Amino acid sequence: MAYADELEAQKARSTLQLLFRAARLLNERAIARMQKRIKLPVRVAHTTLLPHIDLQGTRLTELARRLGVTKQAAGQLVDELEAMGLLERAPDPADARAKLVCFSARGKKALLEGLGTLQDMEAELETLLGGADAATLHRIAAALVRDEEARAAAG
Amino acid sequence: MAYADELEAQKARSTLQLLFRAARLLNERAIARMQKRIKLPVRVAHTTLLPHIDLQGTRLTELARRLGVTKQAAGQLVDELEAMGLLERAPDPADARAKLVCFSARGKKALLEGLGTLQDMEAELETLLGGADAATLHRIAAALVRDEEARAAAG
DNA sequence: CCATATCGTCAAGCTGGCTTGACGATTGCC
DNA sequence: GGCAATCGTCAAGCCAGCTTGACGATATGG
Repeated sequence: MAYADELEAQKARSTLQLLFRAARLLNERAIARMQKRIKLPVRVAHTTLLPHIDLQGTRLTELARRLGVTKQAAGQLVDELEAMGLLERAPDPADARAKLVCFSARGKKALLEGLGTLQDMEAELETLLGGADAATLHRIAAALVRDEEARAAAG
Repeated sequence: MAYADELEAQKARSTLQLLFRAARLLNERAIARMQKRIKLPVRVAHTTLLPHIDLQGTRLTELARRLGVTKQAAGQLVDELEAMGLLERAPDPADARAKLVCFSARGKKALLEGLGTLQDMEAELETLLGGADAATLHRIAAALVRDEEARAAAG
């Protein structure tokens, strides 16, 4: 059974699989903690959307473009977050067709809380890994994101 | 606008967000490359299932337990992979009620191809990061997975 | 001033990935 | 031998997260 040995050997040593698994587990825990802290049914899709909203407000179409989905899909996410009171739609002074999606006061507060949760987890991360490894991880993750985005841009 | 500064500052420095983003981008690229290479519509759910299948075969109920889903859900994934010719159901000699889910010859080949893709990407990773960082990343990812699994086990 | 493009929304529908419920076949225990 | 428990399957349905299509309102360039 030549397959078996090779398979087992490869399973064990994949950095990528470990990385994927680690990220997934951490992400799930982060979401769970944020929900507990801000007491709102925030889902993964929402946390994907939020970082793309500029503090001065962002148009729905632009959000959709950044997320790589249709404007209807983005609109649905915004609807939900608006219903929770975290986002607001304001008329765009530069274009009466458009609206600016921006954070409500409560939304900003919740965002800070959420980021606080992330900070807590990062503090734990540093405790677990040690300062040197934590710094290295930050540097590596940034490098990977840069590389992937460069590939995406290059097509 | 006290919020704005704090928000911007925190956005930039989150290791976790970078890690999540890097993992997601890498994962998407890995899936795309595998599909291209083995020319089958393998999805994320499938790649989650496959590592849990022992080479000598695994019962459906056991697979479901390992995945943390119902046996029906696991059965559906197995159905799809069986339809692609990657898996087979064999009667379990130890229990006439049960069947052993195992890889077909083609499935083993495809699995090796898929793992080969991962290996290619890891080689690129090493080129990008350098040997020292790549090794550190592997070590860190393994530590994170261990930690998360320990937390999950502890409840 | 009109044609055309863009902004956001309404409506309907699809797909993946699950679930609950029920069932026949087979097992192992008393 | 009888009976509860377990194995896998069939059926139906739910929900998130999208999509396509159509539409009124507004903007813009010729």
